[in-house]
Amino acid sequence: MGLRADLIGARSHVSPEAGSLGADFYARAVLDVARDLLGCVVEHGGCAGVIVETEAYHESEPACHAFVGVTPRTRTLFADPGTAYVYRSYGIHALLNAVCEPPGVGAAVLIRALEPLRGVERMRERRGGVGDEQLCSGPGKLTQALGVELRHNATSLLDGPIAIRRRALEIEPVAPVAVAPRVGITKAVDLTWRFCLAGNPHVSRPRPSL
DNA sequence: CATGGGATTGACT
DNA sequence: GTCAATCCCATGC
Repeated sequence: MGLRADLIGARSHVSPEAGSLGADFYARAVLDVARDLLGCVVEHGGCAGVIVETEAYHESEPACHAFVGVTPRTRTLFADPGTAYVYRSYGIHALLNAVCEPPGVGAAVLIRALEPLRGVERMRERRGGVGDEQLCSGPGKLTQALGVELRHNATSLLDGPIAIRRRALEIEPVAPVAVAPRVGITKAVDLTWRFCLAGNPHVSRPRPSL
């Protein structure tokens, strides 16, 4: 069976996800969580996609919002593991992160791209008729496609409106993981804390070389 | 209270 | 390749 190329729509009736990820999953080192979130499914309001790109951020490095400590903006980053950190970027886009590491440690995984899985028609409506490979190929695009907004900041990914689930074992992705520097930052640019499913067409630009 | 800078995107040269 | 849009908030006076 074609498990790789024809995910869109074809598996809508297969119930492809196992249970929601627990707090213990997110409480680990943020780099491990970023890597392990690849292949998991993000769902909101009937729309869902497979995570194909992530980045890790940690309070110990200056590209992370939590580097400055606890402020009204960064408070969520220090909350319980498995909390959604949603913030506005460049005045326009809402970016979705999963808070990681033990409570009190400011760290999160930025969800940067999805392979659309369910609710694709609704995503197309929200995204204004772009091609299916552009529906969720960026952190601002995927929140627009899923209808994730700033009001979801600080909600739980364990039992809240946004869910992240593991997929069933038989359809776990087998693609190798590409590791690269993070996108769009000006500090700590040398850290290779970006993770992508290599060769997946829904990864954002710039595509990491294999 | 004023200012400046983004974990981006899409339109345009 | 360049660039503007547009909002939240950190910082400094």
